[in-house]
Formats: sequence, structure tokens, C-alpha cells
Amino acid sequence: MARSKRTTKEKLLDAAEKLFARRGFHGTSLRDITGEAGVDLALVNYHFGGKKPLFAAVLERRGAVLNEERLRRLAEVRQAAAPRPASTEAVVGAFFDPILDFLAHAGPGWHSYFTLLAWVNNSPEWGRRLMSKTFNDTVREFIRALIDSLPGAAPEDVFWGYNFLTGALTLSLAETGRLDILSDGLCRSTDVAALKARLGPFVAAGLKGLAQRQA
Amino acid sequence: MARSKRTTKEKLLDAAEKLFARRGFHGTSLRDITGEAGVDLALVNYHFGGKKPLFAAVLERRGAVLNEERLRRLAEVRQAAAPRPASTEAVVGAFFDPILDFLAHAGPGWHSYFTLLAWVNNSPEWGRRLMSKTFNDTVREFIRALIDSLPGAAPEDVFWGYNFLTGALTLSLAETGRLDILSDGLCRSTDVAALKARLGPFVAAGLKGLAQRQA
DNA sequence: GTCTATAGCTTGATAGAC
DNA sequence: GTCTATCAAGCTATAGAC
Repeated sequence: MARSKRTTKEKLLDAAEKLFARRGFHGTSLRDITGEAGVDLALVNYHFGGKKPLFAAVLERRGAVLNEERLRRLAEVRQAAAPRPASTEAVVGAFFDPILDFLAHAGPGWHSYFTLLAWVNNSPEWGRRLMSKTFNDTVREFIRALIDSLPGAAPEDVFWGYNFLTGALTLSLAETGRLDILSDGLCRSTDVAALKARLGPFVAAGLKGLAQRQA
Repeated sequence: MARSKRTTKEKLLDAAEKLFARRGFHGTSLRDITGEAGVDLALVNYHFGGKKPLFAAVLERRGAVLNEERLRRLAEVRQAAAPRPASTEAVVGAFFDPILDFLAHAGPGWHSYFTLLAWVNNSPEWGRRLMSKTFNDTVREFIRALIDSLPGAAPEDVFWGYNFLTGALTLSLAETGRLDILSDGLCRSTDVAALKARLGPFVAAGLKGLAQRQA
């Protein structure tokens, strides 16, 4: 969609997404956002009713799309494996690949959204309420699929494994640039292909190792 | 140390640590901090020179202690394995255990510090500069040990593996409570023993899986 | 729907008495 | 070292013209 044809609401959502991702909720002012969007300050309250509702709207806008794509891919890998359960690798792929594919091919808006998601997921202040609201149903479905894929695994181990999995993902999405410094430029935190090649294998192996551990 | 014998500087560091961990840098005001500490507002500038230097001082106070303990344990596991390199499991343990042991036994200050570390590590705004300054030397030593423990692994894989490892750790340290909700109370994100039993096995298995992946 | 103007408050920082 | 008092700037939100 051309820049000029975006509505005021979309301009505000795009600008807020970008700036909240970089500096968090408290580090971004409505003046920053309306300045970036090129619209008047008062329109935030007209269209969204305040700063917090704007923040929530940013999170929800792409959340539904992401959930839908994830569930579509999960159904796909389940069907391909039926009547056996889908493999751990396939389930993990259905969870990560929508994000990694959007990141690689779907423009800067999705990029900022994922950085923001990383920020929210790690925030004691926002993480529990906002992440749960948008993602719980989908995530529970994936955890069920993971449990099915790991015969003999204790559910507790899979819940903890999901926690590690999402931590590994979200730090990668935050793209702090720390990987670049630590590796002296050998790795780049913006290299989605390198991430995609490694995140799945790491996590699938980790989950399997966890499932086999002695209690 | 008794509460009354703490110096003003220590009171400010303790209060800042607690509040920055909960709401981040921009979400915490100097009035919040001096109120929590029970000291006058103007003393932040007298003792630290401003809000940002106070934030940096909070991060550095316990960083040196953590680095020292980590390196001590790394030397220990290396010596125990010599002349062979220490195992992946042992290196990963030397990296995680100081944090998990401090978390379980060393009081609320360390607890807040680790939550803050999780926040900083995932922050595009602060992550690169502040984490690198305090932790790069130690982390590079651990990555060297991981490479030695994984014969045939490409260094790129180990750098990415370190990224996943620290992501899994820091999301766990953030204690967002999301795990509790997702698991309907079966797991608690504050359960350090449960975390300690699972994080090492998950990460060691993940690193080994990554090292064996086809290029 | 958009804009101007501003209310009402909080922020980080500091000058200066003690 | 500590405290009072205050400043200039920034903040969210809103009333009201257009």
C-alpha cells in the first residue's frame, strides 16, 4: 500500500510499532509517535483513546495474522504425519517459520512488530497480561503438539522447554547486535537465514534432551 | 548487613536495582527510587551524577562478582577434565549455576539484579553497549570452552548457540509469570530448582544437536 | 476528522542553605 | 553529606474551533 493512501490510524500504528520496539512503552512519547507519523498529537486520543490503548492495538494488529499462519502450518504438518503425531522438528518449524518468513520477506512493519514482541515477552510489567491475551490459545495448541511428539516426556518438561524455546526466539528477534560484537562480525544478528538454519535444530534437540533426562 | 548500616549510596543502588528491574529505565523516576530508598532526591546527583550513571552503577556492582564466580567454576571444570577439554554439560553448568545458586540462596538484591539483566539483555536500546562492557571478556572465554567441548562444530554454530542459550536463560530470569498461566499452575516461573534441573540439559542437548546439523 | 491551544502534572537536574 | 526549594522542559490528555 502506498504511503500516502494509509489512513491516519494506520500511520499511527506503524509509527508506534517502530518506536515502541526501539525504546519500549515508557521510553516513547506520543509526540515522538505523532511526529514520526506526520499527524497531529491530539489524533491519538481521538482514534485510540490514549497511549495504552494504542500500545495494545499495535500488539493485536499483527497478532491475529501470526496466530492464523501458525495454526495453518501446524495443521499442515499434523496432516502430513497422520495418523502418527507430527515430529518435534515439524512442530517447532510450524511455530518458528511464520515469524522467520515474515521477517525475511514481509517488510519493515513486521520486523518492528517482532522486535516489540521480544520486548513485551521479556517484560515483567507487560509480558504476562498482554502476551497471554493474544497468544495463549495458539501456544497451548503447540504445546499439546509438542507433548504428542515427545512420547514419555513429562508435561512439566515440555512447558519449561517451551519457555526456553520462546526465550531463544525472542532474544534473536530483539536484534541487539550483541552477537555481532561477540563474534567479531562472524555472525550478524540481522541474518535471518543463519537464524532459521540454527534455531529449529537447537530447540528440537534441546526438547528431546529434556524429555530424556533423568528425574 | 543491617538495613540501617547501609550507606546512602548502597540504599540508592538497592532501590534502583529493584525498580529498574520491574519497570525499566524510562519507567522508573528518580522520585520513585529516592522514595523507595528513603533518601533525598538530590542525593542521586550528588553520589552518581545523574540517572544514567546510576543505572550503569547498578549493572556493574554485581557484574564483577558474577564474572569472577563464573570464571572460577569454569577453571574448576576445566581442571577436573584436563588434559581433555571440559564437557559441554560442565561448561554450561559453570555458566548457569552461579546465577541459579545466587538466585536460590543470595537474597532479593541478586534476584532483582538478574531480572534487570534479563531486561537489559533483550533491550535494543541498552543491550549491546551495557552488556558488552561488563560481560564480553567472560563470555568469550565461555564460548572458547564451548567450542573446545564440541569437536567438529563450526564457530558460527556455537556463537548462535550462545545466543539461544542466553535467551533461554534471560527469559527465565525475567519471571514474567507467563509459564504459570500457560501451564495452569503446573509450573511456576519462580521455581529455581525446577529451572536448574532443566535449563542445563536443554541447552547442552541443543548445542550438541546444532554441532551435528548438516550444513 | 483534524487542528490549536492549553491545562495539569511529572520529570531530571541544580543552586544554595545548613 | 544532606536537605529545601525551584526551574525549565517534557509529558498525557482534553476542550473547543473549524
